[in-house]
Amino acid sequence: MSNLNPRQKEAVKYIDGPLLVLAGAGSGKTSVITQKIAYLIEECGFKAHNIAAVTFTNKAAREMKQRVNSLLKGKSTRGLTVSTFHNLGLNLLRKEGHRLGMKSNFTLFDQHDALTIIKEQINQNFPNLIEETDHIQHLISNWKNDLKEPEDLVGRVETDIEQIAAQVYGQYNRMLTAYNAVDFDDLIRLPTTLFQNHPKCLEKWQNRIRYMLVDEYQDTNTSQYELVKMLVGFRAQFTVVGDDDQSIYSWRGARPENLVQLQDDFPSLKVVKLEQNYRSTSRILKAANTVIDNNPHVFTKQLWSEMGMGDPIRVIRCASDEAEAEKIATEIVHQHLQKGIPYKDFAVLYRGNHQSRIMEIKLQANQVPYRIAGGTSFFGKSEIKDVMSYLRLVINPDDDAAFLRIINTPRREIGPATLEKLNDYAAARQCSLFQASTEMGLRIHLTERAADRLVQFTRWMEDILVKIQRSDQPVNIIREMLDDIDYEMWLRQDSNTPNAADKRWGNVNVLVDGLERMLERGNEEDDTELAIEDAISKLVLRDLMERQEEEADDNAVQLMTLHASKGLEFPICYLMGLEEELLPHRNSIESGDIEEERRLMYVGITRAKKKLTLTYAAKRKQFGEIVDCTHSRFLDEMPQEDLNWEGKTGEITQEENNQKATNTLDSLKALLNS
DNA sequence: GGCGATCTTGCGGAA
DNA sequence: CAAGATCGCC
Repeated sequence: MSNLNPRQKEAVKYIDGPLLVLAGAGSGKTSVITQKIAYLIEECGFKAHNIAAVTFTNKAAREMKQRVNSLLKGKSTRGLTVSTFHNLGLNLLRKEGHRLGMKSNFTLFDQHDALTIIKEQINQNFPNLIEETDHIQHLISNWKNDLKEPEDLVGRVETDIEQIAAQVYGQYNRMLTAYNAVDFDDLIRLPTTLFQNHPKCLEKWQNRIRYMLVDEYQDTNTSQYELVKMLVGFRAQFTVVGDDDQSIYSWRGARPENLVQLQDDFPSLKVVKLEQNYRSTSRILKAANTVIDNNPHVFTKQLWSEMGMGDPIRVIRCASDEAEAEKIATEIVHQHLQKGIPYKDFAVLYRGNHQSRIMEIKLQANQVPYRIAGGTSFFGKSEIKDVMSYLRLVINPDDDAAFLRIINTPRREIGPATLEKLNDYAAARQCSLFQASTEMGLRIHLTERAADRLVQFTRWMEDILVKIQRSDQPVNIIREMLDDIDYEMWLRQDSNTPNAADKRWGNVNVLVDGLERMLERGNEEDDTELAIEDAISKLVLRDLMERQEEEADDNAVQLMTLHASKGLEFPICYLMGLEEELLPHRNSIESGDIEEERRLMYVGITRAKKKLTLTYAAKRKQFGEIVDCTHSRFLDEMPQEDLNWEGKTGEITQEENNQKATNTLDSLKALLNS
């Protein structure tokens, strides 16, 4: 603990009651949490299995686990729980879900699956509102996060659309139950319901978890806070760490007010502030402080550091989005070649996932290794979605979303007309599509050909199911299954080039190999064998793939969204696309909610240790059209004496001339096309 | 009734 | 620029 400052030590040593640590960016909060876990075990007589630390991302959980292990080298950390909220919820439901009448092999729907069944629901009952599907899904998610049940809402909501959404909500939950599935929000919501209805069960878990630590507390939503409150119980032995200036998840229900709420709920709450920053230069911190000063504050704090003044912050105007990516890529190459700075010291941060594409192209062109962290890119790939659906069907044949995705992939000549009839039949019989496919009564509604093809599929699938249960090498059966359907062949036919096909088949193998390794490793928390359904659920939670990335540990430039960058740090940081409508995002400008965007800017700035470069483009291609952009207001909010603007004076550069030429060409083409 | 080609629509962030 | 919707063809 010798490397901690007095405030940090205080936070580690205080175990007499509830503690809130207000930790500014880079103030060593992870050190505090990990040291505290070590302290609890070594000095306070806590058993590792009586401690639980909860974070929001798999990455944070993994890092925390690693650091605790190295602090306690030799000593056993067996049974120590370090996990994400969602993973914790998943484990709780697997173990205790039967008390809510859940089957233990339930599957986990991602938001796309959820959208599919909500859409179907709306299509049937409110076809004129099909445009509102996204909106309704969002409302339902928010209600779940607020622990509101459909019954609480009927007649108590304001607008017509909310009224309908409340109805859809009830039906949606019934459908999830029918499919033996839960969604992400349920992973938190259902454990709270469980504990409410089964106090004995709650008591058991309260006795198991004697001390609780929560990271990024400002990101908790109502259901997460409720779960924490239940688990800590009257003993209230816990530490939460948070920073209201880094609250960037209100759109998924996060309530930074939970920081204040804590004082009301636990009057004995002790508060410790960490304001010394160990990450960035003074200039970077000054910029961050100045920007965030434009937001109102409940808790005031002023970050400072002893890392020296550092270089001025550069602001670069680029002619276009392409020029911007090009500029960043070439700068990275030069710094790497001239100063020998390793690629992994660089990070490029952006507001939206779609911005990564252009950056990727430019990095590829310059042969710069890069890695896109987090994001949904891997799981968004169609081959991964397909295989995931096969996997889900294997553990739970009633998973209609998975069924629909792969019933005709690869081609089985089962099309929309057949599926519609199948769906009608299943709805009437109140059973899953898979179940319906096996029933004789279905045959009178279908042509013989179609019925046979469905039966052939279910027979085949049931065969796989049996084999999986019997085998002690389930992954081999999975490989056999993919072989049966000639999935590799299908990918080759479906891909444009052999090269792309290789890559896609490679992705599939990464997934399957990962699953295999995960099963071999078993459950790290309690050393029990990991069931295949757990492993597959954890795949949906992205846990496994990120682990895989971590193990690669290559020397690559880091690309990620600002959201994904929270909690990380990089010596040299580029923030790109600093334009009005992008950051702050258009939707936030329209809704007048600029403060969260400002916090996002704050998070971005405070990722940088030594050098910070901010770029924006004068013109940007959007929806295939080139639009003019103005630089972000947040750039004007920064301390101008610490900024170096490049290319702000609007002389037309060579690049812009080129851009103009292509513009004219584009409009000519457009004219010709019309 | 299913398939493949063509048109069209629409980018926020994540477990 | 990709996924989804639509359309004509087999």
